[in-house]
Amino acid sequence: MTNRILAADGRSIGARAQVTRRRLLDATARLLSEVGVLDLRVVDITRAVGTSPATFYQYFADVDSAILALAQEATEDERPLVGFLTPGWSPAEGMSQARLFVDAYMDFWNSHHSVLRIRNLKAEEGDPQFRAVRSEANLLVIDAMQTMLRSSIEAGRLPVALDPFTAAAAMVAMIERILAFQPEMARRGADRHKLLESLSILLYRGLTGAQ
Amino acid sequence: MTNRILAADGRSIGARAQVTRRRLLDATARLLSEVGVLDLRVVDITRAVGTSPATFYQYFADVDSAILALAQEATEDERPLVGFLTPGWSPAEGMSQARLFVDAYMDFWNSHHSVLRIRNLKAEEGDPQFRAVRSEANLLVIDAMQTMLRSSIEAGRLPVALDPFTAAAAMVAMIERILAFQPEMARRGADRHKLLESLSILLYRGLTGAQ
DNA sequence: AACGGTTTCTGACTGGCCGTCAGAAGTCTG
DNA sequence: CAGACTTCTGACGGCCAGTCAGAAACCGTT
Repeated sequence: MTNRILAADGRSIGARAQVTRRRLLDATARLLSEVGVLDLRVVDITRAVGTSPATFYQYFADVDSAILALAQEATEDERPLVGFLTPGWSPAEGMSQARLFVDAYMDFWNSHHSVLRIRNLKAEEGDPQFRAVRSEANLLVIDAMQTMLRSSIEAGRLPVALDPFTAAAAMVAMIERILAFQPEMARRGADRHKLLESLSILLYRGLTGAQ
Repeated sequence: MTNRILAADGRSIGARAQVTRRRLLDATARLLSEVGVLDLRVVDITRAVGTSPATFYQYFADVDSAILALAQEATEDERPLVGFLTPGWSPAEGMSQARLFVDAYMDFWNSHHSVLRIRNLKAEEGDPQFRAVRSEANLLVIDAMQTMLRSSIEAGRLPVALDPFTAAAAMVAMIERILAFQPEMARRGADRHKLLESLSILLYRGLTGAQ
């Protein structure tokens, strides 16, 4: 497997350049969470790194493609989460496995939320590249949940009218979105523990059809 | 009740000005759905209306506050939806009431999604005004669902460990978010009808605890 | 229909960011 | 240390944000 890190014009780059690129990405992520996308300016990113705007454009065609790179990195961090989603969530073990998954998902979300927000926004606005990244990430989880749902439907614990793909997407949507409400939820008394517990119940019931 | 439409500096405005303001808002909404927030420029809005940038700033302090106004209008359109959420979703009638709600919600979302996306983004980025608007809108639905959930928990159909507020928020999150996936869902065979049906089942089961 | 006061609109401007390019600075190899 | 290659940057043209003074439109009064 060859080195896939490239400059904006497609040529591959050396060690020094990779360090610069990384620092630009890190600064982008930091500023994204500090000031938000709408106020994110290339000059600020390069100033934070101590370099010039022209340097930024050597590695990224524009700010969007830097964010896209960050979103791809986030997908890699999401990959291990599907390990918790096995069709064998038994009545005895299921709830604690649900908790493990939700807990890991909360960590994942918290460490990438400012990037994932933009990924989702751009995807919803129709950008094909961001759509692809979001789809890939979501399908990781959706596919695993779909398998669980199918076996629950077969076992008669969930109605056959429930489309497994849609239901899986709904579960993903629920978890992802509610974490975006977290700060307001906390203000209404729903702290991390309460959230974890309730989400785990909903997920456990939603995927297994258990009471 | 007096006329509450104001210019950016707070003075109240006449009929002609209100027409201009409205046209600016409409153009903002249209461009928002066409080009997305990140490429939304004040010049384009005013060009679309056939006026000058200076005019825009007479009515709105910046683009954000125009979008905020649009988000507030969206909240008004959401208000009637809670009418469908009554604690009496019986086994006989519940599913069809769930369908009515989901269907109405889908319409609501489709006609405001480009504005709601930004509302949510800005709220998640911590903007207090957008937070307030989003909270108000979400609490309309959350509060109604919470009441339904409480009576289901009391009746023993849902576990007492389930926090009604969190669960209600999760339901709202699920519906809202999955509609943002709609285009991709459609590509995987989940058309509006399938989505409506599956969401209704999930909502009915989730709120009533029914099988 | 002309006038004065008020509301609404806009031309013109400053300042700042974007994105590019030619060439400077740095690094590596033989 | 020379030459080739990689990386970085100063400087610039173009465009947009946001402001302000004054022009234009409107409205009620005589």
